[in-house]
Amino acid sequence: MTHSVSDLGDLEREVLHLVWQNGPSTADSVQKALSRPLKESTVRTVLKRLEEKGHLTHTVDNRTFIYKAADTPGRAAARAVKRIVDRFCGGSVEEVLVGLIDTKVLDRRELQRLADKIAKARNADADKAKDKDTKGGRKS
Amino acid sequence: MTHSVSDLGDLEREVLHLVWQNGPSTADSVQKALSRPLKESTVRTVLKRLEEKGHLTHTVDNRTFIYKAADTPGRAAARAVKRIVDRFCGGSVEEVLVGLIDTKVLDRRELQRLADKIAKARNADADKAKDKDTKGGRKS
DNA sequence: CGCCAGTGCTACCGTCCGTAGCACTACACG
DNA sequence: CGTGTAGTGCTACGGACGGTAGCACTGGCG
Repeated sequence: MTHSVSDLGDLEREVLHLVWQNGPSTADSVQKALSRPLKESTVRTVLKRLEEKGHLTHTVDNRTFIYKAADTPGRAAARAVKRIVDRFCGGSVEEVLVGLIDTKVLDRRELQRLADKIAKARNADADKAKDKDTKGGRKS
Repeated sequence: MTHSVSDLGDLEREVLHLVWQNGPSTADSVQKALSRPLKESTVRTVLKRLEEKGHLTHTVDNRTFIYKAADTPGRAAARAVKRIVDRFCGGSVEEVLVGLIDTKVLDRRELQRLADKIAKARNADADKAKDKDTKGGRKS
C-alpha cells in the first residue's frame, strides 16, 4: 500500500526533502547533506523504506543507486490533504476550507489571493488543455 | 504537545468520529456504537488517549465521564492540513492547491465552486464582523 | 454490608522508525 | 589472478505508539 507523506518519521521526512531539493541523489550525497551525522547504512535503510512507501524510485547507474522523488512536494502534499479530507470531513473540501478560515490559518487576504490563484489555475488548466489540443505534444 | 488528527490510529479515529456524530458520549454509549465488539476497558483507554492528545475533553456527571469533542471535524482537519502544508510545502498553500488540481482531486468545476465558496466566506466573515459591531452580542 | 457501575492503573504484543552492523559482490588495480 | 573498495542486501535492536484487555479500587443502592 502506498503511504501518505503525513505518516513519515522525522528522518524520513528530512531525507525526502533533501531529494526534493537536490534532485536525484545517492545515499552518499544524501548522507552528506543531512543535518546530523548518520552512518551510510542508516541513510540507505531510510531511502529504501521511502521507496517501499512509494515516495522514491531508484535507477541504477554504474552499480550505484540513484534515488528520485516519485512526486513533487505539491502533489505529495495534495494526496495527504485528500486523505485527511476524506477521513475527517467525508470528502467535503468546503468543510476543511471553513475550518481553515475558522482557525485563522487563512484570513481574508489569503482568501483573496487564493481565489485569484484559483481563477488563474482555472485559466491555466483550460489553456493547457487547449494547448495540448493544438500542439499535440511538446519537447522538440 | 497537541497531536494532529492525522496521526491517530484506526480505532481512535472511529471513536472520535462517533463522538462527533453522536455528540457528548460515555464510554458505554461509544462501546455500543462501535463497529466491532470491544471490551469497555478498551474503549475507555482509547477515550483517555484521545483526551490526552487534545481531541476530547470530559466532564463528570454523577460519577460518569461525559466526553465531548474539543473541536469540530472541520477545524481538526484544518489543523492537520496546515501541518501538512507547513511540513511539505514550506507553508505555501498555493503549492498544495496546484497539487490538488494536478492530482485531479479538484477539477475546474470544483474550483469554481470553491472560489464561490470563498467569496461567500469572505462576505460572511465581513458581515459577521459588522454584525458583531452592530448588535454587540446575540442570543436573546 | 455486599453488589454494581464506573474509574485508575498496568501490561502485553505487534508495528513503525531511528540506528546500525555485517556479509556479499563487481570492478579496478597491481 | 588476488585483493581492496565502493556499494548493496539482509538482519537486528530498542523505544514509542496503538489495539486490546485484565484487575484492583471506590462510592452509592438495596
